[in-house]
Amino acid sequence: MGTKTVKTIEDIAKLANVSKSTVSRALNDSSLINPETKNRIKAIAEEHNFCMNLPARNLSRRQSCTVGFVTHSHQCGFTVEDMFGLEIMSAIGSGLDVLGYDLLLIHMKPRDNSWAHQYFDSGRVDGFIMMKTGRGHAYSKLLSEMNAPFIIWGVPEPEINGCTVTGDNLSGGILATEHLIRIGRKKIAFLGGPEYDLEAQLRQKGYETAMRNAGRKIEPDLMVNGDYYLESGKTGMQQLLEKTPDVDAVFVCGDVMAIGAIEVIQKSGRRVPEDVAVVGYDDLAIATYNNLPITTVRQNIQMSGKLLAQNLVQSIKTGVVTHVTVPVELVVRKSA
Amino acid sequence: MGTKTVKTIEDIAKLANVSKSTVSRALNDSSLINPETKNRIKAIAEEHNFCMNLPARNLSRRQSCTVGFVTHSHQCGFTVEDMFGLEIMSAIGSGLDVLGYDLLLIHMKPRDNSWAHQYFDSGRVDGFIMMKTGRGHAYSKLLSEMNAPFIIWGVPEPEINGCTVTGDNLSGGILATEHLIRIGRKKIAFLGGPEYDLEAQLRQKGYETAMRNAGRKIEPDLMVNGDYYLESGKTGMQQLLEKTPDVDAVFVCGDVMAIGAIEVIQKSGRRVPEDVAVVGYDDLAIATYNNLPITTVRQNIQMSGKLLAQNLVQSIKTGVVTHVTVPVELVVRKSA
DNA sequence: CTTTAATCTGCAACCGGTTGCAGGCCGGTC
DNA sequence: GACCGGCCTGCAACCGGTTGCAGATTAAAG
Repeated sequence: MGTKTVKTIEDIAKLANVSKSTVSRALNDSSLINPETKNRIKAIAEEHNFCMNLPARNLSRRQSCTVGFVTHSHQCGFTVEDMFGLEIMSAIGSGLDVLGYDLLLIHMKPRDNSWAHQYFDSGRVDGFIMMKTGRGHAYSKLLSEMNAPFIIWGVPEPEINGCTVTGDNLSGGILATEHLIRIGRKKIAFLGGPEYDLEAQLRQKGYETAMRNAGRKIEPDLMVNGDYYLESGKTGMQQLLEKTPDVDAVFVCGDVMAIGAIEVIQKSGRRVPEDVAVVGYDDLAIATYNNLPITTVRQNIQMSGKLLAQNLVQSIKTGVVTHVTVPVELVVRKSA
Repeated sequence: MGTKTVKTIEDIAKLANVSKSTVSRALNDSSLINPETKNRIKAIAEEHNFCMNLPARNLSRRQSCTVGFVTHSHQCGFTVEDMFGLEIMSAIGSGLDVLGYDLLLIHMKPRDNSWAHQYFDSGRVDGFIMMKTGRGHAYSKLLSEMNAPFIIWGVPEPEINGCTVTGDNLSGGILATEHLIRIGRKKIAFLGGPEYDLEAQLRQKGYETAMRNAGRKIEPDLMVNGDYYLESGKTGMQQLLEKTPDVDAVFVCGDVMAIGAIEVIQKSGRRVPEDVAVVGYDDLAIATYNNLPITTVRQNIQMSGKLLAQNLVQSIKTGVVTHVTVPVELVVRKSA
């Protein structure tokens, strides 16, 4: 539509008095074409600011140059777990951009496994990116059965045979805990994630490592599990305060829970960070914009997105399966 | 790849002993095909859980069944303006899903206008969705020049000739202000957006309307402008407190600014909401998770996303240009 | 029993690119 | 002058669908 008259390589071919194939080769920088001819053709294309029809090209090449970002659409709208996903999605987008790939959003419904076929077998996408989820195993199995390249943000697990990229949870745990030790806290608690969660396990291991390195004892009473949601941050903190009233610091495995924890601490009449210091994890937007900006462990989202993009594309092209760990850093704000 | 042997309609055609075209028609529910044949073919397709190659279909039909969500990638990563965009994107995704359209992320670089051609002329997408931006005009002009259907989240402006969907900013302003009046506040201030911003203007008009309806005077000293960023929330509130120390309520045009405002209020020794009640706007995640959950005006993101999807697709198919206003609601939390 | 129409199916062209292969043109060599 | 090889270019098939049109079949009408 519009006023454009030069829409296909055939149009260009006519203008240049060559064949369609020559134009195709010229625009693809094939070495078969005489440099002069090539430049002439390119100039014509440029002049009419020609844009090749990518779907057609992709059909020919039997690829889509598109990857699907799988979102587990919660019926109830958003959870903050998604917030991290959303932030990383943007980073993936720019990462793919430079590789010539596009990012397609895939909305999968709760108990619907058809999305994989829908998008892969139909040639819509060449591979998938997903956030680690409880269902990770199932999906990963599904995808590898159909030979679909995919990459997961999360800790690699033996059952999952696709690429992974994950933050350095162990170092993150250490950084957070060491910070609390450094600022002179004596009773440092740990508010973790679900038991089965590998990331949380590593963060916990980091906590324990830092404690041991500092010659501290690891007391079970100083450790509780949460589930990353606000409520569990509150109840978890409640328990910690009851078991150990003189706790003076807590490393919380997620920013949202940290917010819950801070609320409970303040309600109990204690001040943050004076009485109890709090370190979160993830550096979500809410950590910055919180009333009391939260000291937290930042996952390098830009780099992670880029790596997710690069490694997935690599895997699509070569079949190589990679696992990467991305460094994290501590961001000191007001809460500790 | 994989074990699948039935990949194309031609394969199905062989199995069913019919021609390729018959299969195509059958799977598309063409009325030309004998119901019996149709069912037989569908059964075969089902049995081999066949997935049609969509790029090929789309090439044939000269459409992509994909729309691009244009994100203005800030060099510096994320702004909270994006947060709203991200939340709505997900809603758009599900809205498009039921219409059989896909959502593609488009990352446009700061001063690069080629994205429009890149994606539209190349047949990658059939239309665009964008958040209102300062550059709205330029982009909108670009898009209409190339006859590309698009829809914008934002207040319709004469220069922009594409579809729009926007929250009911006027009612939002009224709701927020009436709430503050209802809870008995005497000196209600308004912390607005940038002057040129139409949404902010309407919210302000809502504020003024509610004030007048309640028989209140509109005092310039009670009104300042912000720019939606945290810092401007702080400085704006600072000014208000200086000009009118006995201000006891403020309607802030954005949640992020509201957080800044709350901080300044508390720092000044006043309590929220006892001394100064605060109502925000947008109901971002940070409003819920804020240490002091914010009373705010919620844009119906789910509905908005759906409408953006529906109206854009309608516009792609028929060329109709629509403008929609989506109702908003007041969410009362702790800050007012 | 023919004519006509309605119903169904297949052929082949087409969407806009890519690519294997054949062939034209050129200069160099024997 | 004939032969050979390298460098370009074009033909035509192909990717996997859609669709206009023609033709076959059958039923209904005359």
